Amino acid sequence: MPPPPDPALLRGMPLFAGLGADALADAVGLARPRLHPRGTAIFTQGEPAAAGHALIDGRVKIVQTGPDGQQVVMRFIGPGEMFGTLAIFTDGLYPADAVAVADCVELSWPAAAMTELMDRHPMIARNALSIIGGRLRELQNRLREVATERVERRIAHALLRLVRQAGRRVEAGVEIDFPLSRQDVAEMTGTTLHTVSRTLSAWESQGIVESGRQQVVIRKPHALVAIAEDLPPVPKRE
Amino acid sequence: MPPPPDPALLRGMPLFAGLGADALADAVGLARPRLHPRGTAIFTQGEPAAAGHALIDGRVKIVQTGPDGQQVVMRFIGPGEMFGTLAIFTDGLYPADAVAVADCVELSWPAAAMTELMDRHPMIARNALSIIGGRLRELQNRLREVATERVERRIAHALLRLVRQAGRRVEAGVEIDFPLSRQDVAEMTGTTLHTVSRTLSAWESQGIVESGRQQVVIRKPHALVAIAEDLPPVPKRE
DNA sequence: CGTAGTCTTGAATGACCTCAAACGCTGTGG
DNA sequence: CCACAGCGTTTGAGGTCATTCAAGACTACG
Repeated sequence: MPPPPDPALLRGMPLFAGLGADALADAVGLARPRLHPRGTAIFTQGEPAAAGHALIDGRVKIVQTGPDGQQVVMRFIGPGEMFGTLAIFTDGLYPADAVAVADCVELSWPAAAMTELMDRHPMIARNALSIIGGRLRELQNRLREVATERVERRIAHALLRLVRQAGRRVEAGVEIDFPLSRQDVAEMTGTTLHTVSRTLSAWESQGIVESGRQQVVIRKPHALVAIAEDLPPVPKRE
Repeated sequence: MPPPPDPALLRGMPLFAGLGADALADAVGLARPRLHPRGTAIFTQGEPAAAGHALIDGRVKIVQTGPDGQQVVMRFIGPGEMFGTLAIFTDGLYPADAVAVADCVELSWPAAAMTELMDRHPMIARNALSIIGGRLRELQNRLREVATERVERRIAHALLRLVRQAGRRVEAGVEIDFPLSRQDVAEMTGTTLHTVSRTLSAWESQGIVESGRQQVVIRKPHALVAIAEDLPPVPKRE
């Protein structure tokens, strides 16, 4: 029996924003903490959604697999974010895999507890709606990108999104703060790892990024933005 | 001042499912009915989201426009469906255009009324969560399709989705029950109207569809499914 | 030190886009 | 009633971006 989690963990989570101390205690009381070593699955596509989840520490990759085995990375989850919660309110099956790409600590709430919480504290439902709304919007943007933009721009957009979500300042620029392979980027942008590799190589030779094995550092974010927005590269005067 | 709408209009709307008569009356009392002739905009991308909407009759196209003017059709809304409601809970700006593709009757609720309703009747919030969850899932599927499948399969999937949502049985097969141009299909699938036209022509010569000006009839839905699922076409014995 | 996973790079093919032109409905106004 | 304009559609030809196929190099780890 793990020790009861600290209510302070929920502070700062968008899902529980604006709640009083009593409500937070209520929520934390129903939560179950769990550890997931890097590389393990937290839940699997098609499995019944027994619980909603929130990440305390680590990084989780949400991956959908198509009928023919094609994989698409739906998003990466960072500390403080909820995931796998929506399935409770739809058909009750997880629509994707959740894989720990770093050692993870998570809280989970059994489905019944989650719906109860939302009934007792409507603010939680509203927060959930807002979070999901944001994700829906992001997904719409990605759909538009994949549907209308060239590969290079899509990769630029994907990296910028990751920088915003998981960027960490280092001497050389901004580093994406978890292991990220070319394959991952390819599955985020609807292309192949070959094309991603070529693109990153080209950028590397232009000094825009530095990248190695499962690791990417952006040296010139503005240049990446220029590519993403399809601006002329390095517009000198005139 | 239009006459107060009939509470019966809300019956059968997923957003108000499971509510008592009093709650329905409450909701209907705050709603404002409106008419939108075919071709007019109901709201516009970037405009403040003053209200949430529900369609009574007609058909609405939700279109997102990118920075360079590229358009993507996010979805079609049919009678009974809500739309443009999520913006209230996120940044307060509509993320896309809503255009009446047929003469429309809609109800709308001012933003404040919508949040009030959800607080008074948590069931509405839960319903909204479920609806949005379904849309998020659909969007994930489309993203996967656009990212991994060839154009022909994507078009097949798009048509099948439209059939499910707006199919009407006719002598020749199943008709998509509103004006739908090649351009629309192209913007749903991330391709060009030229490719859509070629594809439909090919299918027409195989007797799978019949299509004309802004109109599509599917004669052999199973053949379309076979294309969508990438099965061998018409697998005879063996 | 071998093995497996990640990454790089080259060459060839092809799916789809772009460019271009023409056709046929539909509705309008003379 | 007919002529015409506008829009949606069809179809061809050429070009290209990105995939596919293929081979090899690098790195981490047991």
